[in-house]
Amino acid sequence: MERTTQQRIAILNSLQNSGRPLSVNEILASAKNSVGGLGIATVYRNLKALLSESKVKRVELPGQSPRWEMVPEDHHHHFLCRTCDKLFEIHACPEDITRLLPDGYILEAHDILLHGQCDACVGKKLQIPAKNKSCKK
Amino acid sequence: MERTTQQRIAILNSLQNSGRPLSVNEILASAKNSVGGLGIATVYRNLKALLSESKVKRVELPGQSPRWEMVPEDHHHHFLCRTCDKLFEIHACPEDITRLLPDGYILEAHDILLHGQCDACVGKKLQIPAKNKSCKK
DNA sequence: ATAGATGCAAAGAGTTTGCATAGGT
DNA sequence: ACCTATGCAAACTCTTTGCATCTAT
Repeated sequence: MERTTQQRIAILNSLQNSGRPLSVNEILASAKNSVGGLGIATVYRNLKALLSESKVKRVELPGQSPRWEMVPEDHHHHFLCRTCDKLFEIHACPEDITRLLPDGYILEAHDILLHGQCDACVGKKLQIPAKNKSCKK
Repeated sequence: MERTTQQRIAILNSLQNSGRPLSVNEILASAKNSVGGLGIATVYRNLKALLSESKVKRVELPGQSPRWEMVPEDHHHHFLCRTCDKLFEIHACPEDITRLLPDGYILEAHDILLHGQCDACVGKKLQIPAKNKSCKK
């Protein structure tokens, strides 16, 4: 992408103003407020280009399509609420990740996704036991 | 799933004998050795049923279709080598995950995916700097 | 003016579902 | 014999691509 198009600006603005990672459809809906005829292919093409320019980051979720956020200033992880399905940023990081690795392995990055219920949703529904029962710190 | 069909046995055997998480197509190919006419819909249906029975686990990878493994006896995480694309089990877990959460949030599960190079691949290629540069422990 | 970016529609991947039939109990 | 699970094909969702047109430079 070499040109500053209105579509690209609208997509970036949507991500900047959202305050949380958005799905492709959320980006499309939001950016359409600025550029009416915006097509979904353009959203995909811009996200791909912005990703390779390291301007946006793709957040993968188990069993869902990815969400997108601006490349954050600080390293952070995410918390997915199983009740409201919102994704929250967690501005903390375990201190001892390298020690998890076998000898000789080189760690370059890490992703952590926490699952549970956010404060607003606690108690909203009967809590189904998590599938992953061990090691719940 | 209430019946012990040959298809289901073949799918479980494929996962049990593989020693690493498999993609749906890998499972199909492997289980076809036992049940020739096996269809991919049956693989999906059985994986879905086995998942809800907590007999298998789905391993999500960024930008790739998920892989599947038997539910492990121990809680573990994964390491994805960017050179050989193999996924390794990491039999360790940070001790202090709950403290990452904001007040009022309830943690039910967590996923950790480490990225880098495995011991066999270190030095095989020029190392491209990881995109996620901060907080590399 | 020119070449890159867009919008639309079609094409591809991956996954799910409807339905008649096979097969486990 | 009954009824669940299967195989096939069609449908669905998400994403990518071809192509004529538009637009930022």
